[in-house]
Amino acid sequence: MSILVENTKRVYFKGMSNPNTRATVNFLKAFPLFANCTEGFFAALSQQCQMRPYQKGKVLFIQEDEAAFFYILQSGWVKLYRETLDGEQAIVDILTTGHIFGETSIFENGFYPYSAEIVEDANILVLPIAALKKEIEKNNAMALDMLSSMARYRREQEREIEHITLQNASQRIGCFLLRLRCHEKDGSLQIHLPYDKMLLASRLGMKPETFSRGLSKLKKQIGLKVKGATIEVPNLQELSDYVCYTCSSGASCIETKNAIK
Amino acid sequence: MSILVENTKRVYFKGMSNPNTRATVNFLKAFPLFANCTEGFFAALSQQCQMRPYQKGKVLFIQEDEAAFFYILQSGWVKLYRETLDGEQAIVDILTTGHIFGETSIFENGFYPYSAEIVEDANILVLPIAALKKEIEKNNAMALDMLSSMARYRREQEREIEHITLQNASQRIGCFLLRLRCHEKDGSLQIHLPYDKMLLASRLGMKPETFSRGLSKLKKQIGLKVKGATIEVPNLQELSDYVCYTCSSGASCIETKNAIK
DNA sequence: CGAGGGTTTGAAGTGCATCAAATAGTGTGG
DNA sequence: CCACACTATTTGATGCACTTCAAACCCTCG
Repeated sequence: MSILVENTKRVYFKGMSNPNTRATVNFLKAFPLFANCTEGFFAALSQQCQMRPYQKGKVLFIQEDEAAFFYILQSGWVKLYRETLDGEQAIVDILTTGHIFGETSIFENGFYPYSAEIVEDANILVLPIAALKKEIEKNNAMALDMLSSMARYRREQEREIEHITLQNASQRIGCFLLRLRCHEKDGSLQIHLPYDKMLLASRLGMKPETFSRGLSKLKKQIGLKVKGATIEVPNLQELSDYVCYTCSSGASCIETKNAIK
Repeated sequence: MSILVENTKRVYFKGMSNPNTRATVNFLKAFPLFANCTEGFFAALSQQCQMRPYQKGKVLFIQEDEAAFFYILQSGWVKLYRETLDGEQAIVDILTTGHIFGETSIFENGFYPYSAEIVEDANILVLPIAALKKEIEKNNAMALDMLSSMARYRREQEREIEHITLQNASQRIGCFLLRLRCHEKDGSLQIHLPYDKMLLASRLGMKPETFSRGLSKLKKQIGLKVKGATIEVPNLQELSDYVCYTCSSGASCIETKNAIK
């Protein structure tokens, strides 16, 4: 099953720093997850870690593969998915800068619980999972940080479930826009859609046609403007009112910026 | 906000053992979560823990209450929910024997992230959350067990999301039945529904009418028989075929028995 | 320019929700 | 034990939201 998975030799690319540096360690330390890691951990990581560019379409690993690495997205977009018996893809998540993935295979007997595919050219830090496992087993502070990270993820999933069951298509789109929060200036908002609309639709659990119609509804309802991949929200509060009244978090989605895990 | 929350004094009820006993400790040790806890932890717990009976309708705590206790369900049913701005209830989960809840408030700044209501008369072990917090901070093995528990919960949520988006009403009902797995004998299955059908419907994110129609559809499709709260599945494999082909877990829901957390 | 994908729009179909009414089931007081 | 009230469940009719299928449009890139 691992034929599709890349042979991940240690290679450094021009213009990229050797990860075995203070800079890389500092990059890692910026993540709450690694805030309390030992120097030994960083030393062990740097023996094997590498920053790699990947092209759209590349499959990083597939479900049930043995997990040797976990990944930190530096740029680009990655799709996590599972395949159903009737051949459909079930999108687990779509990730971008700052997201970590593959690390949970530690708790899945060492196998990846989903497949991962690059959907927008990406730079990814590839790290040995064994070092991570060792660290959480030895460093209690790190284990606690990982617990916090898991709890946050769990909350997000709960919200996800609530959104699917309580919000309609255009509300889900609006909620997604609110949580992106790019280029805000006073009450209005400009957003450059991060990936193509088909992916966005599947991320939100709807068909491209429904996504398109949902957007046009938002145009009428709250004066949202769409120019290609750029979206302008004239009044943030108005959008929030439209989106959040069916939601138990109230408008708290706005405050909870898509945080780096 | 805490006016609805019970004043939980230490009281023992007739017929119930004082929890400060080897029996209670053994009861706790049967949970994977407590398998590696220190004797000090159990000692601290027994200073404050109590087994209490609760009646249907009782609200244990509400969302945003400060969390002093976590709970282990010994019998009965509990509903976890959140309230939306427009007054609807969003059901987070419905739990029974062996489930633990309230413990995640450790990672929510000490507040309950949902409300809890008894939906079927219950006996519940009430435990001080401070002791738990102290233990995961001091006992790394315990923290690892909690990580496993969180990871398992996360998996279940992922599956939940998938089911909501990919399965139709009768498939979701069938899947729920498969995961209950009561009284199995060869290929057929007898199930006594654990709580009333309105609750079941809300647990599965559908209206009672839809639930009813979903059941009748299963009667036609796979010869399922309903007598009051008892359900008979003549052929387990047939149900699994009907239910699982749209699901990325394949038929693995069947194997993954609703485990004690 | 023209091929091919992504996106939008229209028309029809499906599934679940809603509303309404009938029926079954449960508990109460007489 | 029965009659009544009340609630849960079922069934029917209708409406709405999303999907599906199909065609048009648009954009990019060779």
